[in-house]
Amino acid sequence: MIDGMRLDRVEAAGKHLFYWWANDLVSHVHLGLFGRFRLADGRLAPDPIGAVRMRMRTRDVTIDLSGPTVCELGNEPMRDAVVARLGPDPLRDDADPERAFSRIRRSRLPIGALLLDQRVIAGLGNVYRAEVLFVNGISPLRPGNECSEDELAAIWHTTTSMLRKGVEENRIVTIDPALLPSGRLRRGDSTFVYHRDRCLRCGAAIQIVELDGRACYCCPVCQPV
DNA sequence: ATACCATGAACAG
DNA sequence: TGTTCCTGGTATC
Repeated sequence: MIDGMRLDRVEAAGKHLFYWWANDLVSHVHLGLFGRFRLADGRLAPDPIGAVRMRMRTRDVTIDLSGPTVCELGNEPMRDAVVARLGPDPLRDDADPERAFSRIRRSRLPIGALLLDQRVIAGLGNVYRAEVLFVNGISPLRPGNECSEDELAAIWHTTTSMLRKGVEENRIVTIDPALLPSGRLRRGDSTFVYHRDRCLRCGAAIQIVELDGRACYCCPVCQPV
């Protein structure tokens, strides 16, 4: 097993994490809705809180994983099989946006559903899909095949920059103040439309569209179909 | 004390 | 489409 094993490297593909151990085993972790890591300082292992699925220790830190959707031990082929199911990950150097574009182009499904489909683009969740579509003025209900080439390129660009910003800040950041009328941004505002009652840009009542069984927030004024 | 909801996804039918 | 799994914060009584 991996008790006492050295961790060689960690890899992310979309929302999936892979821990490469020195004995060639690979841990596969997906946080899902509830997964979280708890970091504790000091070399003394803290009492686990709740059900701890994986514990990693170095000389001076203990990291406990709880609540993940996936926490399994496998090998490189297992990792390859998971990655093969995923669309391009905007955060990875090897990402080929054309793979995502060609799927969106030939689909009549709503773009809001396509962006949440990890086989189309890997890594977007319910917050980013709403915010990416808002920034580009596209209704989540717009069929994929009715998005222009310019819009596809813009969606990819927005997605990439939002995700990079998220990595930098270690939290979801989607607001660019430059996209707002001056003075509109209040303290505590963290999204344009996600989980809001009113559009941060124009104040219109936010619409909630059920897509793929998840609530998709959008502004009917800023994002005409 | 209890209910409900959430940045997710697999599975049954 | 609905059910299930996983956890924790907030609302409701």
